[in-house]
This record gives sequence, C-alpha cells and structure tokens, in this order.
Amino acid sequence: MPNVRLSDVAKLAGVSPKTVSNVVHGYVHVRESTRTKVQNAIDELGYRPNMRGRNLATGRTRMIALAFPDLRIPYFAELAHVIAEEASARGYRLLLEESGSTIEVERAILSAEEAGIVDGVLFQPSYLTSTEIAQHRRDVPVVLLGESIAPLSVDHVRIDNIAAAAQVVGHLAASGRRRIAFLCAEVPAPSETSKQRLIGYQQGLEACGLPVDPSLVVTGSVADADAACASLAAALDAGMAPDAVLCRDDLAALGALRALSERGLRVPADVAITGWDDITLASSMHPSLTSVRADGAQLARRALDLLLERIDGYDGLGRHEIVGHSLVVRESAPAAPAG
Amino acid sequence: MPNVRLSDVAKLAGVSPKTVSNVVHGYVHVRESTRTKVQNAIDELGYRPNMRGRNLATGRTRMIALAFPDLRIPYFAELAHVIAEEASARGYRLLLEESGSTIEVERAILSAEEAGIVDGVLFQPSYLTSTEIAQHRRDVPVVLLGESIAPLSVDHVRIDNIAAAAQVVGHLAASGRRRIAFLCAEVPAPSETSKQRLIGYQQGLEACGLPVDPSLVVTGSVADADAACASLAAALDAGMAPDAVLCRDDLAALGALRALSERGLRVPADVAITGWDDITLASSMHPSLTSVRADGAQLARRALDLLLERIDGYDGLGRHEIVGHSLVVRESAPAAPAG
DNA sequence: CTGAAAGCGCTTACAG
DNA sequence: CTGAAAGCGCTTACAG
Repeated sequence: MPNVRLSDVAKLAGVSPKTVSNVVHGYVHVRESTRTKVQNAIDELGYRPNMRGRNLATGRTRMIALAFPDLRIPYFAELAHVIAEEASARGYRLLLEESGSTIEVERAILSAEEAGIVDGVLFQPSYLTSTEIAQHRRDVPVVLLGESIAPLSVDHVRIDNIAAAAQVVGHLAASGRRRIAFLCAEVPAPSETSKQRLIGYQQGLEACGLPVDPSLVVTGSVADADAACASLAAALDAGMAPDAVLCRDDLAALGALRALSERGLRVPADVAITGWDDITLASSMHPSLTSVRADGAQLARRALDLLLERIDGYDGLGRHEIVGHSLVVRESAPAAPAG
Repeated sequence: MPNVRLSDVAKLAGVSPKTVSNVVHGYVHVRESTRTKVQNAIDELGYRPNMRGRNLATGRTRMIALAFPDLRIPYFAELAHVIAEEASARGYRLLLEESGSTIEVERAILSAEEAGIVDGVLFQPSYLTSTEIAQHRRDVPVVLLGESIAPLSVDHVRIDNIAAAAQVVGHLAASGRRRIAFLCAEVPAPSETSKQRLIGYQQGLEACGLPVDPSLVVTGSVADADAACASLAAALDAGMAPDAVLCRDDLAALGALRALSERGLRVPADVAITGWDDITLASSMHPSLTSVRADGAQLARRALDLLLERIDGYDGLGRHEIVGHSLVVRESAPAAPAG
C-alpha cells in the first residue's frame, strides 16, 4: 500500500488540500461538519503528515543541533538531556553533533556543507576562537554555550566561572583549609575554562587572605579521571601537601580521590576535594562530592529562548547571558571543619 | 541576500539543473570542462545544497533515531556515542529520543504521528511487549536493541546475558568466592534484563557446584546507585553476608561499593563486586570495577547493518543477532583469591 | 555526456 | 469558512 498523501484525504473527504491542512493543524475556523468529514477520511486512510513535504514548504525542520565535544563525558550527556527536554517542550527535536574536541570538526559544524537540516544550533566549542566564530556563515542561527570567549555578534549563555571558583575557595577556607590546590591546568596552555576557574581560584584565595602559591597549581591533562589522578599523584609524590583540592571538574575529582586514597590520605579528614558540574555520579560516589552545579534548567531555557528568537528573525547584537549556579556541599568537602 | 538555489547555479553556469546535480554528487560521467564551469558557479554564488529539497525528492533524510530510556544513564550515553560514530561513517546522522522508560513514550516512538523524519529507528524498549512491538506501523524500519523479547518479525541485536552472567559467577567462584549475591531484582517483577542475568547467575552457581540461595538475591529498585546502595544496605543489615556481589549494572555496583564500605567491609578483600556495562567510570573508580563489557563497536555495526538493509528494502523475517562480550577484570574482583 | 519536464508532499497568499 | 494554483528546492526517469 502506497503512502497516503494529504491530497488523498482531500479527495476522499471531498474538500481541498487547504482544508485538510487546516484540520491537521487544528486551525479553529473550520466548520464542525467539515472537520468531522476530514477527520474521518484521515482515520480511514491512516493518513500521517509527511514531514519532508512540510519541511520544504515551510522552510523549517523544527530540529536544532546540539554540538559539543563528546557524549561520553557525563556533563555533556546530562546537558543534552536537559536541553532535549526543554526543546521537546517547544516542539523541537535534538540532533547530536560530537566535535571530538577537534578544531576541524568544530569548523565543519559552523560551516556545514549542507543547509536546511536544522533550524539552529547550540554550540559549545573547545578550540574555535572568537574571531573564527564571528566569521561563520550567518544563515543558520547559533547560540554559544560554555566558557569560550564569544564574539559580540553571537549569543552566549554560561555561568560565572570566576565567581563560582572564588566561592569554592571561600567554602574551603571557611571550613579551615589553608593549602588549597588546583587540579589541574592543561599544558602547555590552560583551556579557557581552566583559565577562568584559575582566576576565580586566585581571587578566592586573595579574598580569604590566603597566600597564592603557584606550586599548588597542578598541571596536566584533563582528558579523563585517570589523567587527573596521575597528575595529582605526581605532584603529591613530589612533595605537594595540600589540605584541599579544587578540581576543575567532577571527573578530575574522581581521579583525585583515587590518588589521595592510594597514598593513605583520607577525604575529607586529611584533604577536602571539590568537583565541578555536579554530574549524577557526584552524589553517588563515596565520599559524595561537593561540586559546583550550573542551573541546567535555566541554562537550557535561556539558550533555547535566544536561539528561537534568532530563528524567528531577530538579527541584533549578541546577547551574553549568565545563568545561576550553586555549590552543592556534600561529604568530600563539608561545611564544618573536618576532624 | 536570498538563498542560492541549484537552479541559480545552473543559470550562471549555462547548464541544466540535472548537470549541476551531477556535479554536486560527484557523478563521474561529467565532462571536465563542464564540471569546472559548474564548480566555478557554485563557488561564486556560495551555493550549498538544501537538504529539505533533497529529502523530499529522494524520500530519505539520512537520519536515524536512537530511542532509549535516558541519556543521563552512562551506558546509554556511551551507546549513543558509538552508534553516532558508526552512523556518521555511513553518512547518517542521529536523532535522540528519550523514552524516560515510560510505556506511553515507547508507544509514541513506534507509532509516530508524523512520517518522514527519519529513515529508520534503533530502539531499546524497557516495557513494550513483544506483541505490541510486532504490531507497530511498518512504514519505518526498526531494529531492537537490548534484552527485551523481540517479535519474530523484527530485527534484534543483543549480547548473551545468560552466558555473561554465568561467566561472572564462574570468575568469582574461581577466585574463591562462595556466597555470591545478586544485586538486584526489581520488585514486584524483575525486568527482562534482570531476569536473564538471574538465569545466568543461577546457571553459573550450578555449574560451579555452589548452592542457589534465594536469600542472596537482593530485591529493590535499580533506578540509580543510591537505590541499589539502599537495597544492599538493608540486606546486609538484615544479616546477609556475601563474599561477592554480582551487580546488574555498574551504577548498582557503585551503590554496592558505598553500602559495603559504610559497613567496614573492604572491596575486594572481604567482598568482591562486579558491575555490568563497563562504563567509562568503571575503570576510574577506586577500586576499579570488574565489569561485563558488550562489544559496542560490533553492536553498533550490526545494528546499523540490519537497519540499513531494512531501509534498502529488505522485508524478510527478523534477524536476531548476538554480539560479543567480555569480562573486564579489575580491582573490585580480581582473578587471584583475595587475601 | 546533457537537457526538459514532471514530481516528491506539503503550505500559503490570494480570492471568493 | 473554503478552493485553485503556485511554489518550496531538489531528483529522476526519459530522451537524445
């Protein structure tokens, strides 16, 4: 049986395609008897609208792409979930694009060979510079996510990393910690994300009257927990003796936990640790992880707000928005001074 | 500047739309001088093919949907990654559909109101019965993933859960464990996944000559690590004293780890634990987790093979395939008897 | 190797 | 409240 088209329904119901379209879209100004007639024809034929035709006629697909480094990183998977949920509430579906954190793929994302697949893209770059982003083809609306520097012309939603990092240091200092390490700054140069968190780290130390000791900044790869573990292990074995470690993300904190316990250091008794992102795992670990949590729902809401405005034709300057965050205090760095 | 269409290119190059289409698709039988002429026009106008037109004309979108419970569950995020990679290698993009493990959404996935969004769907149901799946609209090809029972008419790719569970028991028994618990069977009825792993668990015990003790089967929710932790904690507090715990998935193992260490039980010295899925986290935990690993690349490859064959018109009986798995041995349940 | 023409299945001003 | 007609931007037999 060939696919049923709108015109088949129209023929059977004895009306024009336009009227069927009106019924399908729930248009109110349709005579009740007409609506029933059409609906019966739809049911009888088992008609379902074909989106390919709709997409071509409307010039829209009601799909947006979410482009970020890697779905296997829990933060991004959880981000995708909350954005998918919000998008779905607005009648949009999500297409995933993993960049693998390679600049080539990031470029490809912004200058797609093909047009018309999605109505807009939410993009969290790792390497693309502000300049390059500013020069991308403007025919598909883009909203940037994350810590990279955004050009003035492009919308951007993020949390205040500097304030959050300072807040973490404040929390650790308030609980009696004095030698707070940072894990870790990428070599040869820290990522934009690490840079901002380092600035906040330093601001926090200064605000608390603690010395800023470069030897407490661990350098190394942040690729995964194992890399962070190795970096911290090397620093500890070289004599670094922190009483707290501010980790740049939860995976690094997981690695830190292992490096510390392998050396007989108890968390939080000997060393407190904090993570960042508050992935689901953070609350299930043992000890559970104190972590910085972005307001994911707000992030998703604002990002989609901005993107849909662009899709609807807004073409002004980039809006740069900051959404809320909080420090979720758990066992790994409790509020009270640890014994 | 309005969007450039294929016909604009044709006009500028002084050829027909057909010839431009040939060049765009790299069709070989195009005279070199014609190709150059067309390519120049494409470059000059900045033409990019519009997929909405293409999709309507071809009746394809080169997108497939991946439908499963929840992106926040690491196993599914990692599955999505490997499938996206394999799909991309074949020129397909991935659309995500989270069912939230609700039967209503699962139904909606199989009987989409709209047609023509994707060319096929890879679907891992939680609740839909074989009967219901068999009755779904056949206009979009479907391949099932996971442990649910598949109807004869539908393709299905999975690993051999029974054999894998028996293998885990064998491994634990070989390392000297005698009281091997199972964490956990859902109440009031275990999921199909748990059922199969329980069968393998029992087979493994019998094969090793160990008694099958129902009191070692912990019941409870498997929603997340915390639920598993609570279930095991309750069982331990009620007097259960296992020397190993076979966890139905890695998150349950994470919960088990906490329940055990909160009670002063060391892993693996006092109690060995094994997980299932071998999510990235498994190797970073402390202790690292012995876990069952499905051959994800093979799974993705076969699932896509079957789906693309359906998309290409294959309409025969369902193929039910089993892909490989392995037991990745790590610290939580090492091979040698633990002291 | 290339062209003219029809068609994919919708939507949307424009009329009435 | 409803219809006739054109158009969205491609592809694809069919000719030549």
